[in-house]
Amino acid sequence: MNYDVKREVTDKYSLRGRVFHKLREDILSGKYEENEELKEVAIGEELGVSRTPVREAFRQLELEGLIQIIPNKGAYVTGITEKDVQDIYMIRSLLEGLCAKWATEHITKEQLAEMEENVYLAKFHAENGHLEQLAELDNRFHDILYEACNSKMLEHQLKDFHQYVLRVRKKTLASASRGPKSNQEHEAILEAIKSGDGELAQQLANRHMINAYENMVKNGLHEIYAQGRTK
Amino acid sequence: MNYDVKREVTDKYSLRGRVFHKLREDILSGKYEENEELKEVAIGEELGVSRTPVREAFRQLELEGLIQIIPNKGAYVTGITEKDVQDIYMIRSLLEGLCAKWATEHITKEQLAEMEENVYLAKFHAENGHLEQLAELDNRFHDILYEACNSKMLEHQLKDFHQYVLRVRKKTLASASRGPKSNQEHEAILEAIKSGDGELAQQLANRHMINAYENMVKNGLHEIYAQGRTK
DNA sequence: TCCAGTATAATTGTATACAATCATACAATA
DNA sequence: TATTGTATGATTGTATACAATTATACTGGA
Repeated sequence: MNYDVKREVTDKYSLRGRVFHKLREDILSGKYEENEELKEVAIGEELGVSRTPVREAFRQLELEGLIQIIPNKGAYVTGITEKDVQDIYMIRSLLEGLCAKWATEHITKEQLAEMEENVYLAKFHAENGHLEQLAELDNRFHDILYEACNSKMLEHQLKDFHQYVLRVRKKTLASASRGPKSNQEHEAILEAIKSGDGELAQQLANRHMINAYENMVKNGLHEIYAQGRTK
Repeated sequence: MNYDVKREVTDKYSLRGRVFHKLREDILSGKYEENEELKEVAIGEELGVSRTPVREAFRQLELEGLIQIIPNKGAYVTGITEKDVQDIYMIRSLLEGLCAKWATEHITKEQLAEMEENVYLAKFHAENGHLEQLAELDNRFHDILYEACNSKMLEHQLKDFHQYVLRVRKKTLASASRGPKSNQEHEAILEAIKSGDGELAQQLANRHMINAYENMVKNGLHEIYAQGRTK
């Protein structure tokens, strides 16, 4: 029996869960700036709850890496440095490769079908410059891949990393012209999986991540961070 | 300024910190069995604290993967399946490789010195069958490697995984005769790092993990889990 | 005997009160 | 002026009371 599903639902209806999800969204969306201090009472009042669920949500956010708690002092929004982003992409590159290889062996018909639809639809949005939808499909493509690898461990790791760089990625993908190129790479990975060539899928997924990172750098990752640091 | 150090210290003197460390130790040492339910009041009374710090410690342990919390129900010691262990070792294999490669570029003189001492001392304990000390040195060797890679992200990931399989590893390393072999592999990795050959270090560390896993399987990982499942 | 329903107990979820710690402002001293 | 000490306020840490939920035992009926 899988409690995760129930958990996810219940979380949204428990106060701690609501606080957790709200804060997470706010942090990822950039509502709170880096190193900003989150005060328990302030957050509590804003969401209409007491400090207890807020504190517990803080502990969760801390281990998710979104905030850092300093004892007797406060909770601060975690800053991701330029090097952190680079490291994450290098790590993700390896893990996405492994994920693609495993997915080749374990992907279901339904997952394959959704991937094909994903790539097909993305082609349309790419041609018409619908960046928003493109980003959405890109996220979904990788999520399918994570689920298809048949490893809770790897899936969990990759989802964590994926979320971790969401803040950065959100800013760059929309401003970049990488959409079409990225989708072509997705298609190639899909083809490799369909043909049952795990090694190729691994290499392609590997390269896909590195390309994504290099594109990000080219499009001004540095500037974003320089900007963030000035304040 | 690095707050981590202060944090670590303060944690031990705050109630939540004490609870957290104690529970973690107890879970890893096997005091609590898999799927055992941890009750807030019971833990609290045992440690002489109220439920509040216990609950917060629970949230931390949950995201560390040591327990699973089901809303309105309880906290349960996480079970690691045989496949989980296998997946973790495959993932670790890749990451330890990357870590060794990066360490080649960033390791300090002090870290190198400690590694040399580690390997030298381990040789002595291996010859005399001191399995306890050998396990300790093995842990330390990898910790140095993690620190030497100069990536907080990778270090954090590897330490998490390392701890995750500690429960399993503790049971197998002591009963296995892998100690000497493992130390030889450490020495080879160290030599590669010293000679500045990052690629080689990566391959060796990679292989080192796979060997560790294969040895574990050979020495009855299956039996341990079969045993664990019967109850 | 078996099952459904209900009452009771046990457990987790949340709010609040109080204690401990930390930050700040200000005054006293050199 | 600079610095140290102290008082005050703000913030986090913990304990406890109460609410909500879940598990268990028991009863009544078929």
